[in-house]
Amino acid sequence: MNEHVHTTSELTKNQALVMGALSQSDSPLSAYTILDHLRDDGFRAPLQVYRALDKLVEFGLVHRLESLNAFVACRHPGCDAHQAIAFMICETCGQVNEISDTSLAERLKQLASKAGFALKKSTVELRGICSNCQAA
Amino acid sequence: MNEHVHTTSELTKNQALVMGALSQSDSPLSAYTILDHLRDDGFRAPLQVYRALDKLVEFGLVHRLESLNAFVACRHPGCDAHQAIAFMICETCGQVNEISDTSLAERLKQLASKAGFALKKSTVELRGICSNCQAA
DNA sequence: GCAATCGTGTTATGAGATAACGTGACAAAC
DNA sequence: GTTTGTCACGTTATCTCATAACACGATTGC
Repeated sequence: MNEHVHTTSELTKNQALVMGALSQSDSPLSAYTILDHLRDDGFRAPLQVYRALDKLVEFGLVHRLESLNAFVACRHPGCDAHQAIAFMICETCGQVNEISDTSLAERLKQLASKAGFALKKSTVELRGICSNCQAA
Repeated sequence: MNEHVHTTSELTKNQALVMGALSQSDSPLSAYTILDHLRDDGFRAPLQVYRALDKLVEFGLVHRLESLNAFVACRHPGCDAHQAIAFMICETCGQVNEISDTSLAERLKQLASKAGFALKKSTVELRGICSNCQAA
């Protein structure tokens, strides 16, 4: 499997179905919600969803939101920079915004190295109200 | 209830018990693990733990780790600055380090305000291997 | 007294995630 | 061309995490 060339055509059937469900939604979905969406497509058990999700996350096509126990499709269509650093999650409308901020990433690396900590993965999730929902 | 003066003496019995269990542990505990620790003290149901945890988190005495679904006692004995910004979680030994970094906090605020996002709460959790475990 | 509030206890249930087992497809090795 | 390994898939059962719904008792303020 190549590094970065994960187009839809390379996905297995189940992975493509899960990816499709996530892509169509404009807010995060839980594994069980995805399962419900895919019952007509033959999905029967949570594990079918979780296995597909595991791969999609591994490919960088999907992100897991820890604070929601839910998943979103990566919003970088060009698919070049999958490394989303942070997420802004609106508690009103549920929409999620991906942020790729270099200085934030740098600061996290600094903090880790200062502590002699071998950083593997960072989770940054900001909760609040998006500008749209504040206006409304 | 005052702002910042949450000493052990102000806690209810259940809150104090849960706080004690967390304080004694040097790594995060799940609600159900806490429950098991407190069975001898009369705890019977998860809800007793969760209710105490809710309050302790509200008081700032306990932090919830989203990526672990677990809880840790705040490591600031003086209890003055409860606002832990970030956590470094060792995947080998399970220990958790609290970080209060001003520049990180500032950057998060900047990012939010730049997007017109009303920030309520930020979750920053770094996963990796702590210096101790790397040495071993 | 009486209402309001709050912590508490109990049972049942909902939601998230994985273990353990077996099957079939496919490609590399021999 | 059969054997071996790998990988996606399907199914059942089970485990962990979290909350809904209801009832009781103590405390406070009026």
